[in-house]
Parts: sequence; structure tokens; C-alpha cells
Amino acid sequence: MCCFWTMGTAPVCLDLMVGRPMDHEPSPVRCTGVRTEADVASSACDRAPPMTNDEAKILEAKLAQVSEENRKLTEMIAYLYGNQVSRQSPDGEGQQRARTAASPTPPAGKKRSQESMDASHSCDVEISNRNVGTGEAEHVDVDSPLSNGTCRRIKVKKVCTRIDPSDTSLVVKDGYQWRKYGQKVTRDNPSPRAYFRCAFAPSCPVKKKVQRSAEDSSVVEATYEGEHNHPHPTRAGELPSYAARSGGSVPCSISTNSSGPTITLDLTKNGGGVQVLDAGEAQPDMKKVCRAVASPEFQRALVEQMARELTGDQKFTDALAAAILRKLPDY
DNA sequence: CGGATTTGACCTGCGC
DNA sequence: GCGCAGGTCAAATCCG
Repeated sequence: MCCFWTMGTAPVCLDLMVGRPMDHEPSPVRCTGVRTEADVASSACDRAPPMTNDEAKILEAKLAQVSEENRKLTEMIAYLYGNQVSRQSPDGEGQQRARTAASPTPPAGKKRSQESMDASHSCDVEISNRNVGTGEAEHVDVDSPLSNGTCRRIKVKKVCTRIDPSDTSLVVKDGYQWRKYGQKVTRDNPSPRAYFRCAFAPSCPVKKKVQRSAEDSSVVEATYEGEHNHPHPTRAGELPSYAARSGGSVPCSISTNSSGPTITLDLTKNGGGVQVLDAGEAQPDMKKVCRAVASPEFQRALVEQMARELTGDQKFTDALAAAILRKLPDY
């Protein structure tokens, strides 16, 4: 789960995957706090008393266990929701979502069948819907598997953005530099699809497809393929647009070592190049973020908020109920 | 003038 | 093998 804000035109994301493990990708940029005991007490939880190493390890183990359960639930929910959405929307956006999410529906054409195959075999699918400032955003991350069943980390991410219908530029501002290399009118959508390559680094494999929604011309759907292999051009020193890039990794972790608990806040997975080893020397705002994210109160509140949003979404609860019913044996 | 964009041609893979 | 559709290339054009 993540928080996703759009400030003006540039998305600013604080991706906080509470309960998800951090074993997926190494992060070149970290804000690592190694602090004194007094610092630790104030950082890990402003109101909690200093804890011993044993207590910290027990808590860490519990956190890891809960995180793992949370991760499994998240994946299961995403999978079920993706299936349900594809069933409810047999055409248009729903169909496209199904192609990249979990629908085994055989679409016409080579590419589409390829996409749907990738998606149907995916081992990590994340879907999130949100209302963001001027519009809605959605992303679907797909880690396509290799034939041997392991994940090949080719991410396919879909972002829907609401724009001015009179704006024909097909530009989705995400902070990266893109070079347009083609445009094509596709069969199932009268509006043209634009093809972009990342222009910041010549070797960057990321591609982006942008097309207006067939149903709502004020919505553009941007599909990102791959991951940037370079720093974010505009993010150094800023909070990361994590959700827009990686779509679901955890930029913050807590670990305990001989020198005491350490908060690792991965602020820009790809970029910035700043490694702060001592949180006490970090910028005051960054220190606050580290403290806030690490605190159990914050994480609990976040989980509660996510639960509220999910249970408040009638579509989601219907989909979940239907999925559970399908899993029950017929009597 | 150099970089970005446009756009028609071409390539590739799947279904028939 | 052919047609179709999506994706990519590259020359032409545009623009600051």
C-alpha cells in the first residue's frame, strides 16, 4: 500500500508498505540512522521507553511475522480484486486492466495474448486505486515469471491520470524525461497511443505507452514497462515518487545491530546518491520522517486507514465476498 | 543549428 | 502463407 499525492503536475509519493518485507531490491540510496541510545529512544518511538536489545529483537521478529502475513494477504486481495474487475468490465479499461492483472481471457492479437499470459502467471500483482488531487491514478505492477517459476523483474505498471480533455498532448508528467518514438492508432481505441522511451539515460530500458481512455477522454492511461536504471532526474533531496516507479517497495526498515536499532529510510531507490549514516546529522525533516514512519502508532494508524478504505469500498467488498463464495464448496 | 516530435514504412508474431 | 495488429525505426519536420 502506498500514499500517492500529486502536487501540481509532479507526483510526489511517499510509499509506505506497512507490513511488506524489504527483500526485493537493494537500494543504492539510504538514510541509515545509527544513533546513540537517547536518539534511539526518541526515534523509534517518541513516547516509548528505551528497550533492551532482546526486547527489540522480539519486537522485530513479531513485526517480521506480521509483515509476512500482511504481504500474503495483500497479494491475495490484489489477485482476487484483479480477477473481479476483469469480470465486471469485459471491455475498455477493465479489459486492459485484466490484461495486465490476472485475467486469463484470451484477447485477440499477439501482443495482447502475450501481455495477458504474463499477467496470468504473475507472482506479484499489485493494484491500487486512489483519487488524487486533479484526477484518479491507478497502477498495476506485474512481475512476470520466468519459465522456471521465478519472477523476472520486468515491471508493468499502469497509471491512470485525469487531465484536461482539451489537452491533446498525451503527456503524463512523472518527473522523468521521455522521448516520443512513435504513435499508433489501435484497434480498440480511436485515440492514438503514444510510445515513449526514457530519455534521461540512453541505456535505460523503461518504456511508456500513453493513450486516452476509450470511455473517458479526460483520462489518460500510461503504461510503464521496466524499471529505471538511473537516478530520478528531479528527485534528489526530495521525497520519492516511489509508488510511481517501483509500485510497492518499502523505503523504510528498522533493524537492530550491536550499535542499537537502526532506521533505514530508502528515500530514492534510484537516485540522489546521498547516504546518511547518522540520522542525527540528517536534515531535521528527514529525521522527523524516519521517526514518524518507524513509530508503531504510525504503522498501526496506517493499517487502520487502509482497512477503513478497503472496507469502505463497496466494489472491493463485493468482489471479496464473491471470491470467497467461489472458493467455498458447493453444497 | 541541434534536439525533439511527427509520421509513414517496416518488422514481428499470432490466428486463420 | 496471408492478413492483421501492435511495436519500432528513421527520415522529415518543427521549434526554441
